[in-house]
Order: sequence, then C-alpha cells, then structure tokens
Amino acid sequence: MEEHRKETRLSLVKSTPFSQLRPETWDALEVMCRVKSYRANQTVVHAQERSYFIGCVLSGVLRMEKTLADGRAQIVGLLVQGDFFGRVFDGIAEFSIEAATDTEICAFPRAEFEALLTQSPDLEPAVLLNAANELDRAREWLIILSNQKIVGRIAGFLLLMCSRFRGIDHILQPRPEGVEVKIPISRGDLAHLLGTRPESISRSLHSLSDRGVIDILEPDRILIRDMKALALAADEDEIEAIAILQKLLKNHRTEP
Amino acid sequence: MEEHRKETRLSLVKSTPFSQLRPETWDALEVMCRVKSYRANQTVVHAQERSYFIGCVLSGVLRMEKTLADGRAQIVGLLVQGDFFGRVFDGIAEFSIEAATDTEICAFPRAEFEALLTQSPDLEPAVLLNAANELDRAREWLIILSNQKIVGRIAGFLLLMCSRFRGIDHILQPRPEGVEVKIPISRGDLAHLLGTRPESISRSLHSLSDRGVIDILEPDRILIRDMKALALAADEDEIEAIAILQKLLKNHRTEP
DNA sequence: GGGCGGCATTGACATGTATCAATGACCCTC
DNA sequence: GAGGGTCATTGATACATGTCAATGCCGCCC
Repeated sequence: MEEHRKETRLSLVKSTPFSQLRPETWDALEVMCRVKSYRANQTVVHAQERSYFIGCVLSGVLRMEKTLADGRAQIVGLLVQGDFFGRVFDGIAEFSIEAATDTEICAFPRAEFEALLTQSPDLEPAVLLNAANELDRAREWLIILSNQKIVGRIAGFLLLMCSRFRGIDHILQPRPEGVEVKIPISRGDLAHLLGTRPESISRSLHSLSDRGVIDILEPDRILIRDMKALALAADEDEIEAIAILQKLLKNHRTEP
Repeated sequence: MEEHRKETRLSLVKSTPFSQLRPETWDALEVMCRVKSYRANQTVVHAQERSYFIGCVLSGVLRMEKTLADGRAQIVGLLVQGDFFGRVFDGIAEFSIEAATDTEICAFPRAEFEALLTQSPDLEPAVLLNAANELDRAREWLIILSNQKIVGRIAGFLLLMCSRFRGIDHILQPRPEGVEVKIPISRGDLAHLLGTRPESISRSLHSLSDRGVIDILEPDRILIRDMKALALAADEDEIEAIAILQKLLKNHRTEP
C-alpha cells in the first residue's frame, strides 16, 4: 500500500502542469489521493452529474464525450497520463468521461482538493496554468478538425499525439526509422473524433502509407517515417502537389 | 472619465463568470483597469509574444487565431462582451487576438491582476470557474466542427450564438417571429471558422432558408424561425428526412 | 458621377467523402 | 475445432462539397 502511494506520487510528479508544486504540498496530496481502476469502456464520470472527486490519470487512456440529443456520443478529447479532470469549485461535469483502455486514476476528494487550494497560495498558479494549457489543447483539436480534408486531419492528429504524448512510452516510441505511435482507440472512435467514418480513416491512412510517409505496422501501431511530409499534409495538401510532381517526373522518365 | 469607469464596472458585472465577485474587489478592479479601443482587423495580442495585460471585452467582437506554418490563419474562437482573455501567471499567448469589429476592451495590468488574485482568496473560485467555462465553450466548438455536414455545422453555430450571446442585444434580438442573430464576421471568416468555404456557407444558409427554418434578412442578419428544426439539423440531418417526407407528400398531392 | 475593389451569391464541374455491401482477420466462447 | 462476434479493410456508388468562373451589389475614393 505504501508502495502504491509512492508510485502515485511519482506519476504525479511526472505530469508537467503540476510540476511546480512544492514538496510539502506533495505530502498532503499523497495522503489525500486514492487509486481507482477502471476497465475499458467503463464510465468514470457521468455528464450533468455531481462528481465528488478531481482525477488525475495514472495509466491508460480516457475519452471525454458529449452525449447528443439523439443518443450518439461525440468525443471531444482524450486524457492520458498526467492529465487532470473534474471541475474545481463546481461539481457538475459538462462531459462524461469513459475509459478507452484499462485505466488507473488517482482520485482526490473534491472538498479536500479545494480546501488545499485555498490554503496554499502557491498552488493556485499551477492550477490556473493547468487550466490554460488544457484550453490550448482543446483549441489544437479545433485546428485539426477545421482541416477540410481527412488526410489533413489524420496527419494533424498524429502530430498532436507526438507533441502531447512525448515521454509516455506505452504510446510513443522513438525508433531508428522514425517514431512509433500507438493509437489508443479503435478506428470507429478515431473516425468519430475526427468527424468522419472508419472507412475514410482506413483509406486516408493507407494513402499516407502508399506515399511512404507512414508505415502501418498493425492497425493500431503507426510508424511515422517522414515527420516533415506529415506536417505538410496537416497544414495543407502541399504534399499532394509534391506527389503529383513526382509522378509526372516518373512518367517522364519511363516514357522515352 | 469617472463616467467611463462606471460603465466599465457595469459591463463587468454583467459578465456571468465573474458575477460572483465581492463589491470590495470591484473597487480594486475599477481602479486598475484601462479602457482601450481597437478598430476592425487590428491586432490586440500577438501570438508567442509576452502580453502585459489581462483583457475583458466591453463591446465588439474579437477573433482568436492561430497562424499556421503556411501563413494562413485558423480561427479558433470568438470573444464577445464579458469574455476575458490573456493567460494569468504566464504571459505568452498561444493564439493571436484580432478585432473582428470595432472593439472596446478593458485592460488589467497583468502583474496587478495576479497580485489581486493571490491577495483575495474569494476571487480564485471565480477565475477557475471562468477558465473551466472557457474550456467547455472550446469543446462546444469541437462538437460543432466534428459535424460532417456543413448545414449541421451552421445550425450548431447559430445555436451556439443563441446560447452564448444571450442578453447581448447588439448580437441577439428576440422578435415575435423568432430570434434575430447578427453574424459579427464575414462569410469568409465564418467559412474559415467552420472549416469550409464561403460558397458552401452561402448554399447551406439558403438551403435552411428554403426550408423555412431561418430567414436571411440581410447577409449578416439571420432570423431563426424554427429553433427546434435548427437543433435537429445540428444534431443530425433528421430534418432532411422531414423535408423529403414533405416533398413526397406534396408530390402525392399534386400528382392525381 | 464614374470607376474600383471587396463581398455575397449562383452555376458548372471535378473531387472527396459518406454510404452500403462484402470480405477477411482476429478473438472469444462453447 | 467450430461458430459467432467485432473490427479493419476494400470496392462500387451516390452525394456533398471544394473549386473555378461569372455576376451583381455595395461602399469607397478619385
């Protein structure tokens, strides 16, 4: 049990936004938190319900969802190791949170968390910064989703994974040929997340693979070979122009 | 000058998220803030630059943008009366902010704002709640953008305007026939915001108009006649089914 | 007043993507 | 090992949307 607490603290320390916490506050946190486990597809927080804890992800991946009027759910974000969730000073969650994979979270009783917050002024900037970062991340998603073409969205998604999940080894692994990304959700969920359909995801992914930008090792393991080309694909379909140009050159070579 | 301060306070009090502030803090705010004016398309905050103030919108509309690698700008959100912007305890903005229309903002020097924050503990929940609300709003945008069909995105956009800009009379006006929404940005910007092109915006808007869901009084003045149908269009294209059904019935009537 | 430029709209066309249907791979259970 | 389920993939087709081009409207400046 003592071992588990230490592990918990370790995971917390690793999370960037809260890394500015002072040692004495860590001790307090260590006493407060409880580790909870969830299985894939289990619901952690129901939308519109009062939640009595603030959570921090220790392992696994969670998805935030909004349930639409017709019953379908729209994914609005993913949570990974080190991410906090739950509304401080308000208990009502706007979005429900479900485990995408088997998950361990660290739960802080909300009342105690808030009390700690008001008591220690040095904690406040950290929490606010955390909120601001979360906001920026949500806006990153916005940019990806505003991409007209699906290939662009997928490229943006992969790049976002790289930038956000850096250092989380069960998701991102550097290799000599490139970077391997583990997609923590199914094609269907990914399609949903990017505002499209599984079929389109499949096609776009294979299109990128055909161009040599990525390798599909397994359906959920993507190897990024050419990060620059991927960035081009995300920002614009400038890559298309390059591909067409290359094809033209090739035809020119083979023709005579 | 004294008059202007009173007006400023009035506008601030009207803003929902900060409405929980105590009177004594208002006095402090009132002393601190400076009113600044911007003309349409003027830049208020440059991305990646250190900003020395926290802003609150008094009048007009601002757009938050991310400048992409290729020079184009992607709009990630709109700011209206009562919205705060600027990162507390950090100064570096991730996104640039530009005036979409002529704008008046209230600027708090960042250092003083932060000092005030640490001094008065009752302010903290308000600021955190504000951040959380902002986050939820960003995720609302996400849901709208994840809509596959453009009509759905526009419907979602109009509904978001209704829910967010309630009470801001120069944007939203209740009328006997419905609710009039003033679109504060050009078709091009709107298209950009919704991840599409001006032509598609135009077509979708007129499609909704043909169905009687909305009226286009002027290009930038939309009258929502049937809020329920709009919600259906946003959530799903169930409205399509209705339209097809109605057309079938009409054909059936005219045929014999 | 006339010319100019920006904006919204419309049409025709090409392209991308959703949709439907079918297949194969994998995992789980029996 | 057989059978049923889910998931990824692929193909064919219809539809929505991007793209290009042309028009008309309006405000601005000379």
